[in-house]
Amino acid sequence: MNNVQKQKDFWLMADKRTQKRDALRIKIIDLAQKRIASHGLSNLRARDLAAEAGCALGGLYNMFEDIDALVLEVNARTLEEIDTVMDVAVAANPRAPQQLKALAHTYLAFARAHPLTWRALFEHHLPEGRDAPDWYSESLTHLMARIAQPLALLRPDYSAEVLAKRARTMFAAVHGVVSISLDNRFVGLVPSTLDSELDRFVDLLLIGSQHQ
Amino acid sequence: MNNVQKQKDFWLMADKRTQKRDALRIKIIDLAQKRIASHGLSNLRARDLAAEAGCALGGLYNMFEDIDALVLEVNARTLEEIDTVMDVAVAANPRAPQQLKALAHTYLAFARAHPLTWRALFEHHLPEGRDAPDWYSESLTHLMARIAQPLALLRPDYSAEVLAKRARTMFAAVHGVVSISLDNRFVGLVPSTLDSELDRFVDLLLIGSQHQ
DNA sequence: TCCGTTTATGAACATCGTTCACAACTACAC
DNA sequence: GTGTAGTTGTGAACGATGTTCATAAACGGA
Repeated sequence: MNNVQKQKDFWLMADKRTQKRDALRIKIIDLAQKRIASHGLSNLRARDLAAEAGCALGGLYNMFEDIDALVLEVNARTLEEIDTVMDVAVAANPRAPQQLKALAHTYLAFARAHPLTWRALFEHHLPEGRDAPDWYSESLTHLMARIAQPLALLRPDYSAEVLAKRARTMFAAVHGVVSISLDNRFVGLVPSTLDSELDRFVDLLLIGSQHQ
Repeated sequence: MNNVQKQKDFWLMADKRTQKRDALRIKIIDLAQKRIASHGLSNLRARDLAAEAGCALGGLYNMFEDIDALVLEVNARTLEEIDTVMDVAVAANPRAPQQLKALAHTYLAFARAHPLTWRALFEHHLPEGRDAPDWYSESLTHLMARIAQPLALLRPDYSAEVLAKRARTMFAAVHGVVSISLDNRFVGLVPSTLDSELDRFVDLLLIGSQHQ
């Protein structure tokens, strides 16, 4: 076999090894995603996944450093999904204030539609001293930029740095409202009509933003 | 021993049994509190506590239904501590807007001073289907009432029900801002000057509240 | 076909929370 | 005091879990 042929095989067939490897890797992420969606992060078990994926227990650890790394993959998908629906929300609304309101409501809708998947985003913590990989942090940054964009239209006087801070604060506030409202601890503590309360809250933020 | 003497012993010495029992119970809660404060909720171990408390492993389960019940005790103490510093914050400021700002800053200060203890409040989740005891929920309600009080002065038009909702929303928003700012995930994502950002944010809420 | 390398396997290990049969202890009656 | 019934303390054992590693199987290239 000459060198040209070797090169071709490398790109086309990829290796039977890496092919199988990638297929199993994706299968496991799929299964983990489903498991988290249906039973929550705390019910994710290495043995369940291995059994469902049809591989040995140790096989998981050939694909992923540990369970945390697998969860990061699932959470990355979730962030991407949120980004997708947010993209739609922004596109459907021409004016900045409506875009921000739509973003908040979209966020609430996502959290309501996929509560366990959404909760996994914030329940999961890497062990002390271990940082999330760069591609994960960039995913978060990208989400913040989604909020910064309409906010920039509303407040063209903000510098890029201030804009980033304000976007993060706005996200944090909306996240807090959604988070506590959906938290079992607080359910029933107060009669809740979350949609209108969130709507009113974002209005309040917008009014405040413009008067400040 | 006559009946009068019996009665006296009952009230004064209480029982050698219950005395020891209560002492151990408090000792364990103390230890758990320290452990959470220094190493975080995820590093709380039944065996560590038993060893430190000088009792057998099984002894823990004579005092507490399970580890969750113990964590609830610690979290209840934390809520009380937060309530105490909030009480001070309110007392130190005569006017409602300043009271609300002080509450927010006090909350941030507490979270900063006792990050692991504070995080345990929200990291901990009871297993599915199990509700927190009433005394715990009442503790949360009491905390919300602390916020509702100055808010009521600011918005006397709110009914009790609306007031409760708005107080919870305001707490949720401030909690979200503090929470995400202190979250390792978001640290470094954006240059953060949390104090001034929080200050500005509460101003924004106040402005919005008055214009709405 | 053969061999070096990579990957898959699952038994074994360390750590957890939790249980439970048993021993020690306490309160009370006599 | 002494005995007895009831309560509490004990720690070995159990089952579940994440992770590792020696070994076997599979694969790619010559």
